[in-house]
Amino acid sequence: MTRRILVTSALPYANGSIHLGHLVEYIQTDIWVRFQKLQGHDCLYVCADDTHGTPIMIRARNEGITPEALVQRMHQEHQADFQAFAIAFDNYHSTHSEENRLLAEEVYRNNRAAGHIAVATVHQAYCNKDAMFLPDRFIRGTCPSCGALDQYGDACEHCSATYSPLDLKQAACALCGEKPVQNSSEHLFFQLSRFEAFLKEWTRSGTLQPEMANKLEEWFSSGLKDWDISRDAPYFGFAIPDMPDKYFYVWLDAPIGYMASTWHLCKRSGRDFDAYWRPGSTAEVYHFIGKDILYFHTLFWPAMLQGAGFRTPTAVFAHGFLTVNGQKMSKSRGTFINARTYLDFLDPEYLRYYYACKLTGRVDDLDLNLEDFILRVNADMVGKVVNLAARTAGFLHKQFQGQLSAPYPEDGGLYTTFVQAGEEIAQFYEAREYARAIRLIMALADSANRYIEVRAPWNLAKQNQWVALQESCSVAINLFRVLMTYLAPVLPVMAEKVRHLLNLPELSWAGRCVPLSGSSIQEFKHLMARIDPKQVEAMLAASRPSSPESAAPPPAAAHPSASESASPPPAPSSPPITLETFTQVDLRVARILQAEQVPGADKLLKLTLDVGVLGQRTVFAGIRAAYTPESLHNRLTVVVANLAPRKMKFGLSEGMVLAASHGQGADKTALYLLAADSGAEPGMRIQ
RNA sequence: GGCGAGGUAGCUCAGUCGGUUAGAGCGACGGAUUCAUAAUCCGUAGGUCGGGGGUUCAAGUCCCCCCCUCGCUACCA
Repeated sequence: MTRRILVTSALPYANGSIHLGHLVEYIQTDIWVRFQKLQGHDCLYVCADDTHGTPIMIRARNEGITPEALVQRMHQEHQADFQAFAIAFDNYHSTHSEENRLLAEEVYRNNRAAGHIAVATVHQAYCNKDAMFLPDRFIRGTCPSCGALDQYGDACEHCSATYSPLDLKQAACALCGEKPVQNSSEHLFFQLSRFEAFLKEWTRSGTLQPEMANKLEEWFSSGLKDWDISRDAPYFGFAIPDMPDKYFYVWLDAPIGYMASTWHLCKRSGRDFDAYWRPGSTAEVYHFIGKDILYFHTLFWPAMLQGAGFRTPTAVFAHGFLTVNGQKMSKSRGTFINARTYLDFLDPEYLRYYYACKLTGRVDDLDLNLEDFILRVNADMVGKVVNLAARTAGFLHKQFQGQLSAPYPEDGGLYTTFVQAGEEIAQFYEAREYARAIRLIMALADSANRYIEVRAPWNLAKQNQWVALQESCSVAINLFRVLMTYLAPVLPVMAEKVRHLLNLPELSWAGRCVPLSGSSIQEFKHLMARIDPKQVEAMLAASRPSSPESAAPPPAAAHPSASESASPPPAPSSPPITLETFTQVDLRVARILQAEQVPGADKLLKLTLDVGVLGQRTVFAGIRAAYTPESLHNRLTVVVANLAPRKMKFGLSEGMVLAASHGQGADKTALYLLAADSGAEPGMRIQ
């Protein structure tokens, strides 16, 4: 039976870039969706950018652009990142859209008409100069209990005290520095407590994982609080109908973005929106989320839907957080890795595979252990799986023009075993137990390698046993095809290459049941390269902040729009720096062991450097116009040893040699490499 | 401080209702092999299952206490 399924991932906030933590969720969801589609189900995957709120408004202001422009730009960036990681949304929309505005208004109006919305007066910090109410995070001051400077308005990071922004000493608006005053305003509240009975019922009806149900018990027992859903102007968001200068709080319209994206897709594809979101819908609706936003998705969201007369989700699946090398992602350790940075150095399918290896249906945190990552991907993907095809496809191509045996040969029941294992693997995918599915698949890969070992096609070739050779290789290719079908949700790009290799119109779960026979395959080409540990090191280096202070986001400038309009004129000299700053640059003496032309590059020379205690380095230097390779051999020069390695078209550059010139745009041949006086030894520090 | 998750071989993890000598993969080491991206195959070593107490004929598995790690949270979604 074909199921109609709608799946969402949480909407990424338009204020920041996608990083490896986000990707746990998108990869988890994408694998699940691809699995459902592979099964032949009618499954849609929708998402959108979450675009509203004060942080967006402020950031846009700081950049001197409109929030709309900022949101537009981030939308492009996010989409490019997702696409690169093969996250295949059926629709990627925005909460700043007409669909979302209409739906948000409908949800609000229906709830108001049903009496679920209350009005109350709240007292809040207000900045006269900026003419706006200040969220707690936008007030800085001295902690009233321990005296720590420059703390947020709600809590002290130093002594962990919590307080009201009004208690903060020397409180200042984070935007302009003015002292905030207290102002009152009317706010709208969604009366969550009216939904207690409904929510208790809903959360116990199989919609949640057990761990999450426990958490909800805690919230129920402490009592459900009403939810402030309005914000005062200025605010980037949707105006509340009939309420001048009031806007919907970003978290009200964010989940409605799931519906808006569905609607947007339906309009485009002739589907029926109501079949997904209105009462009577028989579709399955699933939200994949991180455990941090459980409150919104299991209390507010179903209550709002219920109150507005929409259907509620079938289930909410929460996952844990990502740690890197066992610790929270950290900018200074270089483990706060943006999706884009990862892509500069590594194949996205490595990450998809590794996450799949570790994902379960529970809410556990997931650790990206980079050493394990390298070993595991290389051993499993390249050593076990790809190798199956690599070691047998050649025989088929050389001896049989790529043709597989017909009929499918006797294999001692191996193929049947592989097909049958698919049922258990499917159950694991369905239950989001990817780690178990992968373990099973790898066990199959092991048995396929053993089969090849026993049949030893290389011996069959030597002994001119052509029939047996073709048969054993045909079996291996068929087993490989089944494995790749099982891995297709995780490795869509490689699966596509394999589909091409095998001359298949498609890979499908059901299609694995019948082995290929008599058809021919294409010539084997590399399907996946091994990870070089240097790529990972380079990625970490590139993720480290270049200066210590850039780790913390700087407070906004007072009048950004005025000061950041044009780039400054070229300065005659750089501003002064401290000795400390200078010594951050690790300059070393290096001996040029080898210098060579780089095929395809017209400005570069590839240098192999001896940097003494730091070992050998490969550096690509743009000095070809001024030097011949021979003239450089054995010379001493100066290298920046701790420059983040750079992946180039021609290979990885692990540093930079220093040369004098008139600067950019000057005569390229007037370029002079720095040298160290004779007697200097490679590896010596320059200071 | 509160809540949650967790501490099992060097690494990543399995261990069902407590039941014979605690498992897998990777890594290490030894051997075989050479078709394959030094991949593969066979084998070996390696664990007082965080610590202590208790229940039991029997505990990694149940109970209590403690230690440690991670995450969240700190009256707020």
